[in-house]
Amino acid sequence: MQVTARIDYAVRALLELASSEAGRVTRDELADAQDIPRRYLESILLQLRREGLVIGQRGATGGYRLGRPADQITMADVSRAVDGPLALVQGQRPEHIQYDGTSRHLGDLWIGLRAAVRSVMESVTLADLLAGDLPTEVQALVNDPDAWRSGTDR
Amino acid sequence: MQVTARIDYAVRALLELASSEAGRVTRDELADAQDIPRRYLESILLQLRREGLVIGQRGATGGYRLGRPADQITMADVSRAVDGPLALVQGQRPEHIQYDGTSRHLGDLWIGLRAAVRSVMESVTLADLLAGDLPTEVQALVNDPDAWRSGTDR
DNA sequence: CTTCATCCGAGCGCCCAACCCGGGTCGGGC
DNA sequence: GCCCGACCCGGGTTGGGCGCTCGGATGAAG
Repeated sequence: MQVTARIDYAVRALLELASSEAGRVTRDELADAQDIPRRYLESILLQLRREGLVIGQRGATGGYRLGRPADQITMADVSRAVDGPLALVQGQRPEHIQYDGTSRHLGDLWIGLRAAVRSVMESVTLADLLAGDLPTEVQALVNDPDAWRSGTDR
Repeated sequence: MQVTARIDYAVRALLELASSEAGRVTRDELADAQDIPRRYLESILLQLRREGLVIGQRGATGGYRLGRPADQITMADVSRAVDGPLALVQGQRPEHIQYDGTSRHLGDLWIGLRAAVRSVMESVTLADLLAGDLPTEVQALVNDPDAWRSGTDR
């Protein structure tokens, strides 16, 4: 249950791109603005390009720009582009795992968990994050003071 | 965004324990019933014991039993016991990360995501899973046919 | 005092995350 | 047409964590 550095970096780079809607932005400008290792960021941008989330332009006046409007890029898109499918169990899709005996209903738990993750990741867009204006159902989660406590562990 | 084998194994072993409420169950019996590598399962049981989720008894008639009733052990308890805090970002708790500039509101996303994960993991208990009777809000997620599709990727 | 099962630290292989390099390739400007 | 700038891309390196194993110590029961 970890959010990788890769996703975090990808979202931040895309936010930077979305905010300078006009022209192209180079890899180094993105890296400097968000404090991301340059070469590593490049490998992320490459993946984003293959999924159509950004468009790269070579040459002297080159750089990157968004592949489509910021309000049509969800967090789920970004996550799947750089990290593969959401909420896998042992590297497999939860609906394909066979449980039996006493763990007969365990699959339902993982399906439900994935649905919960999706409900957040598929509803939030780059434009929402830029405006600081998340969908109401996500904002409700964030506003709950309980969401900010550090867990009941340790 | 991966559910590790370790959590999956831990839950399955605990379910097995919960179902044979009466006596103690040995590591090998658990391993055989759920098809989990024996020595590996042992290291998991050790962690569960340190968190009080199971009680180990040594000796000839030894084995494991639950540390408290099955309806008082949540999936969040299990996950935190074997995998540490839920939904970390880059190994840090989301509320401790400082974002600024265009990614000013990114922290809210991770907080919301963690809240969504918690809402499932803290509401489902071992007893629920055994009975196949999940909390209504989780069951609602599972019943949605959309929850079963394999993602819109690739 | 032997047997059985849990306890416990250590260690191994592998893959992936996080990076770095060296070059190829394309586009624009002069 | 040449060169510079920036993306494109395969590979390499390092470190850490996951999945899993081993050998032995400790304790309970017959």
